Amino acid sequence: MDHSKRTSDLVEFFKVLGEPNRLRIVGLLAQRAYTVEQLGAALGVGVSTVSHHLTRLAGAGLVSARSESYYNLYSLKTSALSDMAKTLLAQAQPVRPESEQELSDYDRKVLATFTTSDGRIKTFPMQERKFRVLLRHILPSFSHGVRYTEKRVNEILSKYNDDTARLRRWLVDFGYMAREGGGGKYWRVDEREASAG
Amino acid sequence: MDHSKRTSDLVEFFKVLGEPNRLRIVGLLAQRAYTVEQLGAALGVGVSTVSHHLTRLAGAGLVSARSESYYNLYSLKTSALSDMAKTLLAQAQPVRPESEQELSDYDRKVLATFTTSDGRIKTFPMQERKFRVLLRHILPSFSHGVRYTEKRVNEILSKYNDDTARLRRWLVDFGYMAREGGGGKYWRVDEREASAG
DNA sequence: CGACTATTTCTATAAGTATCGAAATACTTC
DNA sequence: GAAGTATTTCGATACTTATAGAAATAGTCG
Repeated sequence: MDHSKRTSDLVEFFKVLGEPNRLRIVGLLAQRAYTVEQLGAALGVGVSTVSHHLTRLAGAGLVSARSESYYNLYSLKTSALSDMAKTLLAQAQPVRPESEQELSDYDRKVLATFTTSDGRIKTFPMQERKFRVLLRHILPSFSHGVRYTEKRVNEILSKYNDDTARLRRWLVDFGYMAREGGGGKYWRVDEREASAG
Repeated sequence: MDHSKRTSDLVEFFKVLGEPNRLRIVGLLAQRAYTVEQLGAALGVGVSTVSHHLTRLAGAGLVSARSESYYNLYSLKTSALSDMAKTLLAQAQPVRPESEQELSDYDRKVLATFTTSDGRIKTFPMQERKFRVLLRHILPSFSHGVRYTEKRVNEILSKYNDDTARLRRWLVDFGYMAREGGGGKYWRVDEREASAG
């Protein structure tokens, strides 16, 4: 079973459920199968409207129909709902900052040595190359084009190590962040400039 | 934490996510915080449009904002997504037929004695009163106003007991279902008529 | 306080769609 | 095959809303 979906499918799924009568239909079909006329009576709308809604629900894979004598009996495909729940839960776990995915073996090894499992920095390596790995590990917590107050910078850095003052100065010294003379504002420096520093 | 929601809140939640650019915003904010201008550049739309979308996302409890120097930094409230996932999973389990909720202590005791935990009928009681409890236990599987073929009736009854032929005749004899003379079609009888039978 | 910046609010427009009633279709029954 | 039933499709209308641009607001910096 594949829980991944194209973005357009996701949009369609939400759009289909984002209409009061369709959501009521889903609620009714969760209990038992209904005919089009029964649904119309329950909702207080015409059968053509119900038919329209059922078409959209079926298009999103939320309902299925079977024929029974005169009638078409519609029922809920509960698997569609549970699949979507799993997709939502996956989204709910924020992507681990850019790192992780594209890290070299070397970087991964350095991080394993000098950080805890939750990403905090245990000790600072002496070698500059390893040191920069740690600084780049921190960097994704800052957005490009945003001017941070010193207070806010410290708040963010405190997630990684208690010595926020030294971390802050190092980020500037190694060219990853810049500091404004007067106002005490900081911002993230463009990648190329930083690696040149 | 309360995972229940009013229906109108649910509709709003889905409606908010059922728009391509808003869903893209959620995807971006799942990775890090963004300013309004950054989002506008990423999506290729004007800032006023982004602001509008963020207002709706915030209204559904999906994003929060904090002020930083010039900027408002928006971030995703992942708890909203996981709460919704739980709500969806709850819906995915079909409600146990009308029973359960409104059963008398007597009915519950009878069902406990003569049915298995998954609702199948183990043996048939001799007393008519208890017997009717079992038949009413089956009844919610049939919709009002629908004419079922005998084949379909047997399919449904087979969920409760292998002796579908006897079950089917009993339902008719006790006045819960009616049978058409010629075509062999069955339908559920109105409650009041049935209890009079 | 005055200059400047990001964001929000306002206004108007265009696109999408929920709804109904009528006509067309599909299927059952006799 | 003809009559009857449920459902779908079609056509028209009303309502919602995504969008951009301009004006108003809120905040920062010097």
